[in-house]
Amino acid sequence: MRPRLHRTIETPLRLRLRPPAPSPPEPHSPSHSCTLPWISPLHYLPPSTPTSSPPPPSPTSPPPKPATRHLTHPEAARLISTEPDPQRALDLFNSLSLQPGFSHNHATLSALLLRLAKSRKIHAVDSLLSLIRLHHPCRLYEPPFLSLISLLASRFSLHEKSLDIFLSLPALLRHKPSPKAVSTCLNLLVESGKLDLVDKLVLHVKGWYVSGMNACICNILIKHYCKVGAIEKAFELLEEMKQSGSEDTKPNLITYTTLMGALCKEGKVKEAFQLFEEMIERDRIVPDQLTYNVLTDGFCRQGQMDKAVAVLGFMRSNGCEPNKFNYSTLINGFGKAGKVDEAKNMFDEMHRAGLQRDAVSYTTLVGCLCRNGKVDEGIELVKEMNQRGCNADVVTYNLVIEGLCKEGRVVEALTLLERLPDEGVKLNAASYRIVMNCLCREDDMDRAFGLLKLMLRRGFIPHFAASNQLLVGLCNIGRVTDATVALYGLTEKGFVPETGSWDRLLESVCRERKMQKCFELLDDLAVVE
DNA sequence: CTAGGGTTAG
Repeated sequence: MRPRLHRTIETPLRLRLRPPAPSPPEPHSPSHSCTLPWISPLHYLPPSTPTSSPPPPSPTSPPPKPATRHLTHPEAARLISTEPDPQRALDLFNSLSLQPGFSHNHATLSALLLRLAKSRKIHAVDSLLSLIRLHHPCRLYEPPFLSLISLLASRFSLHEKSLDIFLSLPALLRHKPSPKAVSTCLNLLVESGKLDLVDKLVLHVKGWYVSGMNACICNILIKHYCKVGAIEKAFELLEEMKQSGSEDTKPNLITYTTLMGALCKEGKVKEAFQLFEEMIERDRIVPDQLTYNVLTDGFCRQGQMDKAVAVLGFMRSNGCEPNKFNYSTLINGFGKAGKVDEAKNMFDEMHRAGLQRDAVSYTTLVGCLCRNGKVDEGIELVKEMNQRGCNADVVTYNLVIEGLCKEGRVVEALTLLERLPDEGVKLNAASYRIVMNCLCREDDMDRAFGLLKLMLRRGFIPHFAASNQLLVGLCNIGRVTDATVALYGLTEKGFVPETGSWDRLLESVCRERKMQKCFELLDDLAVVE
């Protein structure tokens, strides 16, 4: 009855299987030695998990039948890819093999691969690929594999197994992957910060493209080096690109913009500007709005607002009209510098320049107002943007909520949290955490506990530190029952308290002579550790 | 979802 602490266990993805299908059919045509053999679902069964009582396959029960006996390959492929259940897609694939004279080709194989990948049945995909390698002489094409890699990537991140699949491509395609395929894969790894896997891929890529990679691949690598703080390596690669004879390895605008951005983030605007000039004078590359924006942002970060504004004039005189990004960057810069009036001016100038002010530019100004003690003005602006059809979203409201908290208007912030979801605004964990952190900072445990209940009801949990603070804070004011309620609510969502919070909690419970409760807690502690 | 920019939280 009482809640228990437990850890979530990652269950491995695997194809869930129906009881075994009838045993492989008698080879109807032994001469078709090169067709893919019947894929028994058993291939995917982990060794130790046979279903306890599989209905004995009656010899008369046929495998699932396709709608017609003589499906063409495109029809079959369409059926496989539109089948909602991956297991049924596999069954269908298998039963197709039984059609007299039918052998799978690249279309049906690709369809099944993609169908399995869509359900993240990565091990099934892997097994199928091994089978293809072993038995299937037909040639496969790259585009399905590209989709495959993207499908296996969950939320833009790629794990090692998917990379291995990618690396096995040359064997299946009988040629090296296209630069586009490499870029897709590399970028997924770089974006998700899988450093070791990036290295692994790069090693292979160097073997594939001995003569040099194209600019796109290099640019992704440069981005990677910049991200991990190895700017020197990024510049080494720039040098290599400059020296390469091939036209499509030459550094381009993206190469320079990436490097300039990295320099600016390190506070080296001056060097970024030198690089900018070098790009124009040496390589005759014409900057665009984005390149200018990187520079503008660089100056803003250094608080050099005069120079940031100057960039705007400079680009205009070079025939490059500023866009909403350029203005938003400046508004943001003024906001960070505490120059509210200048930010407002920029916002108006943007309008005069004939540019639509979108939700982001509004939000930037809202943030500027809220961070500089003008929450009420910020709230007015939110009303205005909503009226103009640029609906304020979580980001906007989080800024308002943050502003309210900073001014000690937590109650209003709480009201927004309570009300906004009903008005169609999808709040996120940050929305609640901003307020929770504020309440913990102010040691307002009563409201913090109330907020916790709201959060848990809506499926959010506070930041780790705040959770611990809340538990200890409740103990400190003698609300031991609430503390245990909070603890159980939090642990149910996977939270494991700091040992310090445990100590404090146990101490309080013991002091209140609730020995039974105390034992229960100790029991849970034992489960965790 | 082949490469570069502006808003929030931790």
